[in-house]
Amino acid sequence: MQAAQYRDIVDLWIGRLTERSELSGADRDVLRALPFHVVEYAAKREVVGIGETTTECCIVARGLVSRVGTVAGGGKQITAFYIPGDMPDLHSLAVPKATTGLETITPSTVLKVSHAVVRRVVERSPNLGIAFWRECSIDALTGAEWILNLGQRQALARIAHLFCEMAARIAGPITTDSFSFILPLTQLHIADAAGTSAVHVNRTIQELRRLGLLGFEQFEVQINDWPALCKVAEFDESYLHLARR
Amino acid sequence: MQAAQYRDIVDLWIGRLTERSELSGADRDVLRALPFHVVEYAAKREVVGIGETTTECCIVARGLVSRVGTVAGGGKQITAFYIPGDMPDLHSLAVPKATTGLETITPSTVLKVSHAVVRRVVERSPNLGIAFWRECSIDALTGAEWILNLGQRQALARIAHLFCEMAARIAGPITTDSFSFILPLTQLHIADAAGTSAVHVNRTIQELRRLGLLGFEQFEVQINDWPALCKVAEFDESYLHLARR
DNA sequence: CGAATTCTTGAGCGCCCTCAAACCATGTGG
DNA sequence: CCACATGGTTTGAGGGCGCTCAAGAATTCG
Repeated sequence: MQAAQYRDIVDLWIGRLTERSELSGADRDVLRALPFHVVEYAAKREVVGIGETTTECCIVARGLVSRVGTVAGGGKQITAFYIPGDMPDLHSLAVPKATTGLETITPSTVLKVSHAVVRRVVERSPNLGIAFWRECSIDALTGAEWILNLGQRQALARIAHLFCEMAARIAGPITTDSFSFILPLTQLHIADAAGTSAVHVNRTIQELRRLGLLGFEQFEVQINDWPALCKVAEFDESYLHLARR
Repeated sequence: MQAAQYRDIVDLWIGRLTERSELSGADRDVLRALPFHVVEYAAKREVVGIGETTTECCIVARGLVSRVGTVAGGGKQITAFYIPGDMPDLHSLAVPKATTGLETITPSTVLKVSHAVVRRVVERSPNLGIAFWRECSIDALTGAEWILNLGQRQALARIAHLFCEMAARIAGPITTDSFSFILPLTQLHIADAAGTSAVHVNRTIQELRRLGLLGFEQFEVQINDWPALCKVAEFDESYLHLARR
């Protein structure tokens, strides 16, 4: 299935790949012709459960998706966020058995492409193979930065860093000191990502506001002083490999 | 260069790949014929620095190597350990600009294979391409488990989890409740990996000993009660995808 | 409009940090 | 072979960051 209404999201996805990888016209045509099917999810739904063996890769078309792990006692850890154009489980092609879960945060639309199809694409175009591998690797490098964030920074810098990452990914190349963007996370989501309690997230965000760095209300992040925020967070976007030329 | 003295380590490496990926005889021959050069490092040496652009992939032949990140103020975070047979920066093929560093812990030998060569291999054998991609993905999934470990578990379980991971990777399939293995880490290394202070690592290891779970002296880990240790650590090795058949 | 989340604030406490010093093992050079 | 330096381990003491528990306010959703 290849509904015309999803052409835009496929183009968004291809555009995202193109930012990081040199794709030929033929490569792009192959991607545009890729068969997929569409699944709509409500908020807080499981897209891939831990332990599942998958046969398809996901492309986020709309909404916000998180990678999650759980711990005895009900603790939950978010290990990554995925926005439209991202492929959250591209690695499942090589490792079909999921050891991390995938959950929607907001109502989301996901395009699913079968592993068999992607595998065939990779066999025919090594260049696309490397492009996919690159996306996977950047996901892993982002994970390494999260480890650093959790292991070395305390709450203020840690949560600031989270906001910085999402700002850089969602709001694109940042050229002004103040700007705003929509981030549909609750403070509980931020707590699950930062490895802190929701209560402390609340107090920390108040502290960030008091410092004149940012505000966060109604799912809107208002960055007031980007350079100062980056300094507090020790944020350096190079690990995201956004590579806008 | 392809010194005969390194045939064993190349075979170890190929064996490791074979545990997780189905390789044909031809695939194995290609890998065995791969040109590489050898670099010897003393302990605590930088193998790849943050910000460097690399042209080669590493294979650990001997020793123990860590992936590291640093933070303003001198803090260091270890985000992964690599043992002989591992490829710590396979991802550098797709993302040559390093955003994480690579450092030896003990004196180590590293085989280096040029990106160009690996790329040619991948272009000729999509199956090997997927095998490499798989190794990369498992590295990323291990990273996700580390995020969970740092975000959700407190020191006792966190450090126990670290020991469990290294036990499963170094000591192979575990069939008895008690066993021992060599792990050439100082308590400071463990602190840098666990995101805690070295002082607290010391007290935590004492607590693990008091609980009868393990001992750690002269770089030898003595596991006394593997099932109980796994329970405390909430360790489930499936994320390592060791897949011994 | 009622129910369910989410946000906010307060209070008390505990895990883990920092600082500091002693102890121990290893290796090096005189 | 000892003196010394170096790096790692251990212990103590005090303090702070962030936790848990709890309850009320605000907001969203069915």
